[in-house]
Amino acid sequence: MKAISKLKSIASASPSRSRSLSLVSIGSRNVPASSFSSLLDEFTNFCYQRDLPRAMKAMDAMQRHGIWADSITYSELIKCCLARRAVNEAKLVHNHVFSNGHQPKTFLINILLNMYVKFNLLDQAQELFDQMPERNVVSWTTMISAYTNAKLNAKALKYLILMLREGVMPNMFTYSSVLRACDGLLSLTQLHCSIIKAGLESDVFVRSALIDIYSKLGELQNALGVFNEMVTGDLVVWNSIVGGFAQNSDGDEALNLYKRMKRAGFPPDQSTLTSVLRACTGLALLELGRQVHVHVIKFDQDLILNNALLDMYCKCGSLKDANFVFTRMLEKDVISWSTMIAGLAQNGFSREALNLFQSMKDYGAKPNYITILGVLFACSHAGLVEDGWYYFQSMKKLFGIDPGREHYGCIIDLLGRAGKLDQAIKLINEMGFEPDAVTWRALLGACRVHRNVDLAIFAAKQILKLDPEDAGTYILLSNIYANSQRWDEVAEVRRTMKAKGVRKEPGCSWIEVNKQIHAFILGDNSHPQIDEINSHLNQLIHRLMGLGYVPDTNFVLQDLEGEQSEDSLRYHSEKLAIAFGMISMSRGKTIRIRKNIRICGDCHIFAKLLTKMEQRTIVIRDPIRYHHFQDGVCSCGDYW
DNA sequence: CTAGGGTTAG
Repeated sequence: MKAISKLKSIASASPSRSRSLSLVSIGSRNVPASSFSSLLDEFTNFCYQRDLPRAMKAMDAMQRHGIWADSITYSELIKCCLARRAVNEAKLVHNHVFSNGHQPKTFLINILLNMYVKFNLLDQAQELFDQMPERNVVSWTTMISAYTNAKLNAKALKYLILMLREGVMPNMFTYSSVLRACDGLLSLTQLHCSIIKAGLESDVFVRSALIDIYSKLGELQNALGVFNEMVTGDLVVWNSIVGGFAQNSDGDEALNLYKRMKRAGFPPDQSTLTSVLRACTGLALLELGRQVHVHVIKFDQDLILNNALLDMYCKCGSLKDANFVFTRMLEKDVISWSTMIAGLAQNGFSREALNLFQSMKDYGAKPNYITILGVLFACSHAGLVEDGWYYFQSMKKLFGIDPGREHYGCIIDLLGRAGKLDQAIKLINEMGFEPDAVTWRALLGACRVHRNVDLAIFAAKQILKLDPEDAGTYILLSNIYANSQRWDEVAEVRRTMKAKGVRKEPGCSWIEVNKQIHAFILGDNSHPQIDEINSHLNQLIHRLMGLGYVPDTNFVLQDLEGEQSEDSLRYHSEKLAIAFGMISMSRGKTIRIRKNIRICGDCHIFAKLLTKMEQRTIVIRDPIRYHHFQDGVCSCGDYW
């Protein structure tokens, strides 16, 4: 406040104010006006020519003679400084326009403010802002936007309030900035009301910002409400709503909106396609993803879009396509490498993943937190205990990354799977993080592989303490008890589930055939070809049994999708989907299935034997990993 | 002079 009053007094005393008729402000009486004006002309020309060195020299001379140019000329000079990232020159301009008590217009100070923001010098911007004798909506918006971009949400919201208190009305620029600073529904609702009151809800920038922030807070119905409020003629508004659903794992709705968008006559751009690919990724829609790929070619070297395409192919289990995209990408960033490494690992190609990690380092790319996770995942799923342990131990030293909870999770998985359950428990105790549900699930997974019932019960109980809604774990626990005839405990688990209102999500498998998605659920007979499917499935089971297949009725430590009986096992959703794929797809085509629950041991054996008997390839993606079945073996090496 | 949309894990 002191600084402001000081500046104000200087401003009113400044001689330049009373001589504002000419562009030249004269601070000295001994020099003829004509030479001032030629100096000024020179300076102006250099600024417009973007000749920074000469402009700076001319500015220096002007400062000695107490001459100032008009704000537009300075703004040209500042643009030039920004383009060249000339911070020191920019500061000299700042000093110059305030020299000898000269008081620049608010317009020009705003430009200086914005300049500091763009140079990421927030402290300097703040200092200048504090000194401004007069702050208009642009000054406030510049600061708010700066704080929003710096993720200083509280500060951004505080500045909105201060601005209102000073009686400055926010405009659409202000709202589209400050909306991004909302981190709770309360502040967002308040802002939304103010926007409506100010009559700004139809502004496309405000609308897209509203949709985006509602989506980021998971309030998709509100986002959709804003979107449906009025028809939009703006691509970004469309992209916001499509992206909102894609990022909230509602691929179906994202794809519906995308269809609506195309019907409305909007050609998709990079951002749209990135979201659409993400939706395909979540739903494992390889064929639709391929169709989108055709549009992607138009935006050939867009890095983000290519990364999304790469991920889509990985998560749809088509490593051939993923490799094709990856090798053709001229520009690769850490996300491209991480995506490909994790993609190979999840699909069971651990060796390839580790080789690619080596290539990445040879190439000179710097791994990040997520890259290392992919590497550790590769090691754990290939049983490469020593490699994994080495990377885990040396990640800090080699890559400067501290192991996080997720890294510990991978290593617990690695040790657990390798049968080193004691070491895994030791690590949980030593890791310096409070173990979370994911940590205990890693241990539980290891118990499943090694059939360690007691430890499994312990881990399952820990999971339920931390995540009391986890239906799968209740079922698993109840199955364990049932298997040991501990009926009281079975009943107890069931009672808890009922009391908490936890219901098991039904196991479901999806398969995409001829651009149609077919869903199968155990016991659901609504598919039009269900009789044909059941009869084909029975035939397959019968023929496989003739070749030695025995349904695996050991249900212990398995989170089954239905009741425990051989008969229901027979109709697990993935078996139905496989049978359907066999009768509806030509022999050379890979049968690709996505399911929402992990594959059970019986279906795994079934699929393996089937690929041998029928010479087909089957890919099943479960929530954690991928199984590529071919010629009687699975890419997971029976290790999942 | 100030504003909006897209990618890796969990």
